[in-house]
Amino acid sequence: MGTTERHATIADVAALAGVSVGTASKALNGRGSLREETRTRVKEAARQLNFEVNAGARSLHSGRTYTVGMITTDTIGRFSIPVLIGAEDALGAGQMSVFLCDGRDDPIREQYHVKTLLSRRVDGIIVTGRRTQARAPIAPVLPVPVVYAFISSTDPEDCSIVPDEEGGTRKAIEHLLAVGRTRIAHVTGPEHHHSAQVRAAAAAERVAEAGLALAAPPLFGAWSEVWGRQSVGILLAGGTEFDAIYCGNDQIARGAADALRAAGRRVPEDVALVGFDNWDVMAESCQPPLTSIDMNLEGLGRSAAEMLLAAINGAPSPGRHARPCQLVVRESTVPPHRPA
Amino acid sequence: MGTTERHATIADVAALAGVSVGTASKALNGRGSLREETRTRVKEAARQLNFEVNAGARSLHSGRTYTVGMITTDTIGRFSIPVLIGAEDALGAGQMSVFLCDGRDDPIREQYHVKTLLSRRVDGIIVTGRRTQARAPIAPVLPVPVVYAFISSTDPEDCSIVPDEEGGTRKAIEHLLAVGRTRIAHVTGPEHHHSAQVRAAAAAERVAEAGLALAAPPLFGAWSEVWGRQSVGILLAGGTEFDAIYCGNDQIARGAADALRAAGRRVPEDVALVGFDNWDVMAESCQPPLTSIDMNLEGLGRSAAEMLLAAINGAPSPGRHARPCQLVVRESTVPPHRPA
DNA sequence: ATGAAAGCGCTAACAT
DNA sequence: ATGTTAGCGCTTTCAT
Repeated sequence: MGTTERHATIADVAALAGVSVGTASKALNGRGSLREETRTRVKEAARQLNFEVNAGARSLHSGRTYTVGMITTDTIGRFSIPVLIGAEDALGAGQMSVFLCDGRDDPIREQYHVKTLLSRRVDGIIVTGRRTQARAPIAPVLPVPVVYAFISSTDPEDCSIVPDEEGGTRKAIEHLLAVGRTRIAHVTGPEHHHSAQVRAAAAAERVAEAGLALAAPPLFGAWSEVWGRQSVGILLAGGTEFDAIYCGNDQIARGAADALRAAGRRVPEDVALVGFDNWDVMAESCQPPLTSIDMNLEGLGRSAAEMLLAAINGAPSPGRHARPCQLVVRESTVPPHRPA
Repeated sequence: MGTTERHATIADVAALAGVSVGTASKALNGRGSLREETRTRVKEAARQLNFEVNAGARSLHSGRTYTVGMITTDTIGRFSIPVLIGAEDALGAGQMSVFLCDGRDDPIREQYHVKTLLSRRVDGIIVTGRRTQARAPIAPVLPVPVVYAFISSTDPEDCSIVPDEEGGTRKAIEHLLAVGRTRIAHVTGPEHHHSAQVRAAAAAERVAEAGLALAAPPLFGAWSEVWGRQSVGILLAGGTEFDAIYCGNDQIARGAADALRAAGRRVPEDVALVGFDNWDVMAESCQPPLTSIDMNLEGLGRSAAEMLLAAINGAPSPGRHARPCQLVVRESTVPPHRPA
């Protein structure tokens, strides 16, 4: 294979079909009034030459490129992928293509990407990242609309689509209460991490609303299995009585499951476990499989793309838009064959 | 923020600077001979107007878009991401942007993407996917060069960059032999899966070269932790004597580690474990941390991008190019504080 | 129903 | 050193 065949131009097609370029253009785009015979003759010529219209040249006219840029604040990872897939999906349906730019947590690199995207005259930009924490806008003012997905902008006028982590947390706690747990502990990521803060606060709040308190102050650590295991050690050593742990993410939950089993506590009979992220690989191979909160990242991406398209078409939706999370129940809270 | 400021054209810049467009173009591109004063005046005008050259219009002239397409055969996932990142990295350095297209295992969708990319006049295309198995070329003949990364093309004339899975497997076995293991079992993914076949065959071969045989016929199953656990049950129940398991991927290895521990076998003292993929999240939180084979996917992506750039510049490298895998030693084969 | 011509934003060859 | 002009591939009036 490799490089063969030159790109055919519409002039080539017109010549082959024996018409003018104007006519060829009309024929191919279904515009103007042409004899049916001419239309098919042109189309046949185009087919024969493998003609694909030069989108760049066309954009020169239309002012639109049917192209959007997607910038990751940090790096392309576990959280940005689903967002990316969702966006790609929604945009592809609208015949748009996506330029992917990896920011790598480097503001210079990011600015470079913004410049490049503008130079390529993208119709709009989606910004995403690994964390939900708000970030500074990618530029004070831009000639195209911007939508932040998952991550959000510190400017409240910017359009941001974010998961409702507080609502998700409430669902997790409500589920634990529903399966009869009253002594709920909370183990999560770094104290300075936005998601850790939000989830911890929401958990405490929801538990309080039920007239209860967390079994122990939230344990902040790392987003890792190792920390999940350690935290159980801490809880047990501290003499905390608990019949459930709401974990900040699935890895922590999984570490906790392993440590609990090693300590002779049964999951979910003695201790029920809820994770966060609903990361299939983790949740499903956990022993037992893990109940978790799903942020519906793909939906977030799709939503962001749709709002960007709307903004491109002149109907922006400024502001922060929170999308609901979903509880996915597995055996770490409800034993098999004995649904709650 | 949002939509403000129109895109400035070079004519706008020229007008503001009080020169002709030709002069403005030269000033901005550092061509021709201009008075330094003029050059700076034009640049200042461009800066003031936030001018970004219209890349599409420029391409009309140069015939190049400095843009490449990246198509995933299946879906954007754990294997394609690093490839993507590597490619993005290498291409970004060359001022090129990447169009990302998600194939979703759908040939129609894929063809649509190919058409779109050609229409956008990408300078080249990178094809990648989740499996190393060779696939049919994306098109019999194309006006731009194509490079397959990770996945390969069935056409031996196509340029494909693939990991040397056989070599990686040999490294794994050699490492196990080096730490004194002689009864090596092999547990891997589905029998019909290309990687499973290649790795199983290479393992058997390398063991044979050492004058040994596998402790049992390879166990084919799924690429999952669940299967990793089950397989240990099978080995133990079958009375197989083994002091090592070479696993087809990290998830299987991790499942095996858990099952071995549950069965009272120590890792690595009684049974040494080697995985494949070196998936950090899995390998590092495994108990004990997992020795694994790394395919260097990012390097693969970078390499593919470089070869694509070379091909675009007229120096193609047809054929299948295998890249070495690397052994990453952790405690599942070598106990801490007692390096081999 | 079809063709001719202008113009989208830019570059490069050619004048001045 | 700077300006003028043609033309890249395409769409779209406006003639015919």
